[in-house]
Amino acid sequence: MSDVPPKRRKTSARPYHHGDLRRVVLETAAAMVREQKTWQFTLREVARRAGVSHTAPYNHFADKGALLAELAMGGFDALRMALEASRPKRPGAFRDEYFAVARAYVRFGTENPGLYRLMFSQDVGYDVHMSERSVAAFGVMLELLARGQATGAIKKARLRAQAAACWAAVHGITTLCIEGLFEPAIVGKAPVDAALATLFEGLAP
Amino acid sequence: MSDVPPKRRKTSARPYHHGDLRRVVLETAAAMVREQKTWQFTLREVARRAGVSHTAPYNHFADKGALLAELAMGGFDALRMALEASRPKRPGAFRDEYFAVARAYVRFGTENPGLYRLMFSQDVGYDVHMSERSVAAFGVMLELLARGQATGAIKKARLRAQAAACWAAVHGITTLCIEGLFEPAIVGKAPVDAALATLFEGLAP
DNA sequence: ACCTGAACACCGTTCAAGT
DNA sequence: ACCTGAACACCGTTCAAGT
Repeated sequence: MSDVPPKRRKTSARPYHHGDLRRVVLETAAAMVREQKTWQFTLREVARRAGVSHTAPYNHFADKGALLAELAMGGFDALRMALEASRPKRPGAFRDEYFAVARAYVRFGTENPGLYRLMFSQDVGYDVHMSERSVAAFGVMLELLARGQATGAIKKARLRAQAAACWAAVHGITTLCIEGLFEPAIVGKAPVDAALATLFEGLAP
Repeated sequence: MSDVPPKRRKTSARPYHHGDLRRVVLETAAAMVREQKTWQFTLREVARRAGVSHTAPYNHFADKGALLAELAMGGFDALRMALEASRPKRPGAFRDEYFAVARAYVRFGTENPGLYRLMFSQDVGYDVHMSERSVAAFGVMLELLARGQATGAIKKARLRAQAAACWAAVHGITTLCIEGLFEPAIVGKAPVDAALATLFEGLAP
């Protein structure tokens, strides 16, 4: 009666061969990034938490870099979804839509500082940044500005350059917030909205 | 005749007690950050390069973090000086001055990627970011915008918030450049100047 | 006052061996 | 096909000991 079921058992102690380790490793690592607000976790600690030997993860990821890359890709998916979800349901003023998306971007970063840092870190290289999944996140911004240009809400300009400027601005705000440099003591109060407003003025036709 | 002089000798092999190790460690670490474009150097490798035991640096720095903090502070000094040096000698159009300073900022980052990453990293904490030396760098931007407001070249607004917006924009451009995300393939050509121009429009009165 | 060497508690990764 | 344990080559840091 005390036979351990072959799979899936929250209370199962150690003695099973898992069957699902890849996902468990990924989720454990993600949880650690969330908790510690940094991606400097240890592969051995992940294995420890997952209850497997410290070499077991190597059956599912070539090395730590591969795990980091996978986490970063998931981050870009989550960012894209957060931006998409932020768009108002009913169409309204373009400025509101811009602010909603921009605030959602900054919010994603400040709520997931470790993950956001990882996504833009040098340690996840070129292939992550050029991946469909990360380009898709940038695509939300492209689409937003394209709509604004089409309705005349913002200046007509080369779309990619305009989107790059927006991206740089919200990215800069986000990273400064994350590193604690965008505090009232340094830059005055409500700096995020003020910066977003300045950016919006620059887009005006 | 083959006596080793007590100090200062480029060719001196190992057998001396240095007398100047603190600066040598600092410079060696800085050189490694420059070469490797990252601040993930190893304290032991620094000591190796300096020709001392791997524990010798602990006589001059409490730990690796203290060395990183010192490097970062030096980086803020260098950034401030680069910005100050970029201002045109003879007074001209405010827009030119703005572009000169902004370009100098981005240039500093792209030419010193490892150092710039370190300066804004979480691993040099609050005390570095709140230090006089780093606040002084931000001061160059404050002063620039104050002058612009005074001459009516840009919109009158809360100075610190306006400077924060500028800082976020140039910081965002810089980090995206450093991580290789501001390449023509992704964001179109001449994205830096385009982004700086968009920012400038947002400052217009 | 400064430097060294041994030592400790960790890492990431490889590899033969087990099931 | 997946997992383990020993092993290797590293770290950062501490500390007694040397000069």
